[in-house]
Amino acid sequence: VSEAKVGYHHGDLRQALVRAALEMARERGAQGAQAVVLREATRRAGVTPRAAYRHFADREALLRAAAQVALGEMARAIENRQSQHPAAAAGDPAALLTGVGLGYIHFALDEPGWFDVAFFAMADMLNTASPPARGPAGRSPYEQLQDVLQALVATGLLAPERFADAAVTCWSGVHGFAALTALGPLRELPRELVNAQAERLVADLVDAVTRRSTNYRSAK
Amino acid sequence: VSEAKVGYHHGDLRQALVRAALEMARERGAQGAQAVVLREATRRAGVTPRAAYRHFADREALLRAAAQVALGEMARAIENRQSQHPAAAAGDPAALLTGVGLGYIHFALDEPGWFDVAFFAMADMLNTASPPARGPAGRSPYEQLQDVLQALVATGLLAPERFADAAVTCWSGVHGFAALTALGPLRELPRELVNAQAERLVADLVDAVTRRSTNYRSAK
DNA sequence: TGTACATCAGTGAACGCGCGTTCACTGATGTAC
DNA sequence: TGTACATCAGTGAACGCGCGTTCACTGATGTAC
Repeated sequence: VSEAKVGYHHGDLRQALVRAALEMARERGAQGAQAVVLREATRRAGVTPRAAYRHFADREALLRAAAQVALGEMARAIENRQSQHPAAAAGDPAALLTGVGLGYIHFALDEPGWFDVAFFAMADMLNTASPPARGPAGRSPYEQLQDVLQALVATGLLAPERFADAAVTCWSGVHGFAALTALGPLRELPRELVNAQAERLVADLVDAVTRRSTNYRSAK
Repeated sequence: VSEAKVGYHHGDLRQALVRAALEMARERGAQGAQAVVLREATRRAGVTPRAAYRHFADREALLRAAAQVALGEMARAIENRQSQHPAAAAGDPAALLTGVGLGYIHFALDEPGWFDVAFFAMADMLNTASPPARGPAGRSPYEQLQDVLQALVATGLLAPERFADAAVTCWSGVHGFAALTALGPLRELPRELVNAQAERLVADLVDAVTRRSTNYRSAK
């Protein structure tokens, strides 16, 4: 029960519905995207179910709108983490990559429902020339990853031909860890343990990406 | 519509329901565990909805039973892949680890619905002293991973104190890749490309686990 | 070998639920003259 | 400045659906004597 409309006209019902959807996803984190229920969103907005169809073609359209907002929040979380780490803030590419990974993971741990919902927007994030969901700095999470990998290439820590593989390895690693610990079989593990393992996992990934590349460069 | 009962008594309704649940998950792979519908399982078994409650407390109990079978199938897929690779069959630990990773990933790609369902049994697989879902060789997927990591320790390729980290890194990596490509935003990628990237990802993981350890051993 | 009877595995019908979606509509808003 | 009217955003009631789950029951099975 977030907000009720004032008069007959709501003002910005569309945004109110998206906000209600995110509320539901957050509250019922373990349920993930299933928690987003169109009728309940209208209830929370203080409006008739039918009213939602003035702004969204169907339930899926509402879910996708919420997913884009959630993905933008993830981008913001990544930026925050990067700016909090001195070396990353100073522009060190390895530290920036660590920030992307830990930002991704901790967003999932802090907001498992949003993480699951954001998953729906990741497909759009990829192929389009202009992904719709970005953070304050105007970059989507995938662009943030690409940016830091690009920086690693520029500083010679990553071989250019390893760029695509590095992106897959990093994304897979942090996504898998996030899925296992935030929503999956490891979700009951004590948070401290998970935090420590997250640090080591990301360190492993950074090492794998940079060191392998060094070998490549010295061997060829 | 798999099998109809013969007479009044079914014979083995419990197993028939589990089989029907797995059928549904397989057919509607993208829907994952949601595809498992109790009423429909009874319909497929040629039986009244009420009959299911003679064998399962509720829908979740049916789902969990199906999940254990699916997890056992994953263990079998991993064994198959290991036995097909000469070096792995010969007992080479690194090749065995590659087999675990690629077996995990390809099970997800081949049977996305079962993969999603099996996820529910992974929690049981972990903590219990005797996980209920195993493959023909009597090992659960997680035990298979532990076995090969143990072999790596035995041959000196993995430092003992890195055992737990290695397990997390490997599981996260393959699980994330599987989730992204089998059910997630990368699910539309051409299968050939995915296969090639899977090979490289798993190679990266094996390297990360073994090489890091070598450094540890030589540096300390 | 035959019958009585307890046990077990299913029947058949119904329940309440909440969902997504559609109907023809009405109240509020703002623009044209 | 005031009124007519088109436009837009919502109403209110209803639909069909399929779900999980529960009721008191009945048909088949197998064991005891």
